[in-house]
Amino acid sequence: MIPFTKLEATPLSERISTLLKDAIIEGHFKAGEEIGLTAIAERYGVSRTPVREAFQSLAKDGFLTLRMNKSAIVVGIDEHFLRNHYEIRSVLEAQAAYDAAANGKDFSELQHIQENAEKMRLPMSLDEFRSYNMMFHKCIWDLSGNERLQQLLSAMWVSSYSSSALPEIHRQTRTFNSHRRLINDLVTHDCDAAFEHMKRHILGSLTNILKILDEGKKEE
Amino acid sequence: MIPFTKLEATPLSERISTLLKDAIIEGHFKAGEEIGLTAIAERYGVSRTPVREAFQSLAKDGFLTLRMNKSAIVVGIDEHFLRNHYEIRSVLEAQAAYDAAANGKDFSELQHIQENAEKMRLPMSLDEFRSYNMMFHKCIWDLSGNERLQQLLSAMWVSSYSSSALPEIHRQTRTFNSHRRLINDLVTHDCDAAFEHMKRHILGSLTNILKILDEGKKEE
DNA sequence: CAATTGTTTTTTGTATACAATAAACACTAA
DNA sequence: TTAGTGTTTATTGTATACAAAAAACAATTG
Repeated sequence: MIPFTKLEATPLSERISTLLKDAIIEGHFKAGEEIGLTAIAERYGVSRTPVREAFQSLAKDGFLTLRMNKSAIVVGIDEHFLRNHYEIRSVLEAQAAYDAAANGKDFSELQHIQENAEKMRLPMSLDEFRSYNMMFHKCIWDLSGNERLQQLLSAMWVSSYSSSALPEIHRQTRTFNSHRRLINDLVTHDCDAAFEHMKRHILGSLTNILKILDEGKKEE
Repeated sequence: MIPFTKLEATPLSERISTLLKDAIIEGHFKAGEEIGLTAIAERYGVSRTPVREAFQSLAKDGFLTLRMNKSAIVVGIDEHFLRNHYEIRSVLEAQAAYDAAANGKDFSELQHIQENAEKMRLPMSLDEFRSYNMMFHKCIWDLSGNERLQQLLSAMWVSSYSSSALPEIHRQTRTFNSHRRLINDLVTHDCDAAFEHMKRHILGSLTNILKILDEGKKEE
């Protein structure tokens, strides 16, 4: 008998949390908008308890601000927010790369991921690219050996950003180049180079996102 | 009429959270020990709801690991944990210092904090030193202009570590020197120096803590 | 009218109730 | 014995109930 993993094994609070997080990032809430516990609970047809937990989780991740005995406030995903977010992420990812270069021993999985991706015909679909990119970074987090760092970066990963940010071929090849260079830093145990290159890599994706954000604003 | 702030205005979940966090750090739980929702709720004489929220908060901060439908597991505050924790903190504090040097304009409050502390007769009491140290770092977080960074560092601040780590005079003066040098980096807008010095400063306190941890083990 | 006070309504914080999952135990069959 | 199975017990996930705080509104007074 195969011990199959039940599909329903995700707590409601988590599901609500991801739903709301995506909604906030997609801009379905206005910046500074007040959202009440009861309203969300009714919208999704669940009780207030899991919604409360989702709210607290989102607040810890910086997407909501909670007020005692009052409704929560949606944090606006504007340029200021994105700069702050990516500044933190860049330095944490950089540290992960540094550690991976310092402590890592077996980079075969990382190379495997990279080679598999490069074998594909460009441009990859958005989902394919997202999956590859996610695996690449996650692998480096693992190699860092710092579980807490992995946890933090995991929470900071926002799939929607990258999905909208990488439609074109030359962006994908640019990412490939960046990743190849990083792999080289790791296998040669060049910690400082890995740190710097990773930092640049992440901040580069920020500029992409800001560019897209700007273009979106001009269209309106 | 003065709008006085009520003393009782702290949610139960937060109070439980800080209590448990301190207990974990003080080592009142064994590493890997399982603690149940119900048990904690009964111990503190509250219902399970706020305890649940506290558990999730602690899990997000890396002090507990939650398991679906099972009791939580206490993360051991051992050398590995402390290294991971301080590595992350060092790079985040360093980034805050970098930003403060880059964006900061008015450093008078920071200098004020420092001067006030240096006027005191050494050694300061543990509480005094903790308070001064906290204010110093918090001020730099503010100057960074990155609210999210401030939030993260705030959650990573563990008062108990520093309280046990700084009993002697020469440690306090060493901290003073380190802080003075940082202030100098900030007012001269030397971002890279601020980054490096802050990183060293935090990692230095880690070595202190590890030393004390080691001494404690030998005594047993 | 403006400002204030008292009352009603809504929304949150916490406690309890109920359902579902997992652990513990007793029992049976090979 | 031991592996497996059904049952009981304990513990968690979620829903609901209740108390307290805030918001909204009405009435009163200057």
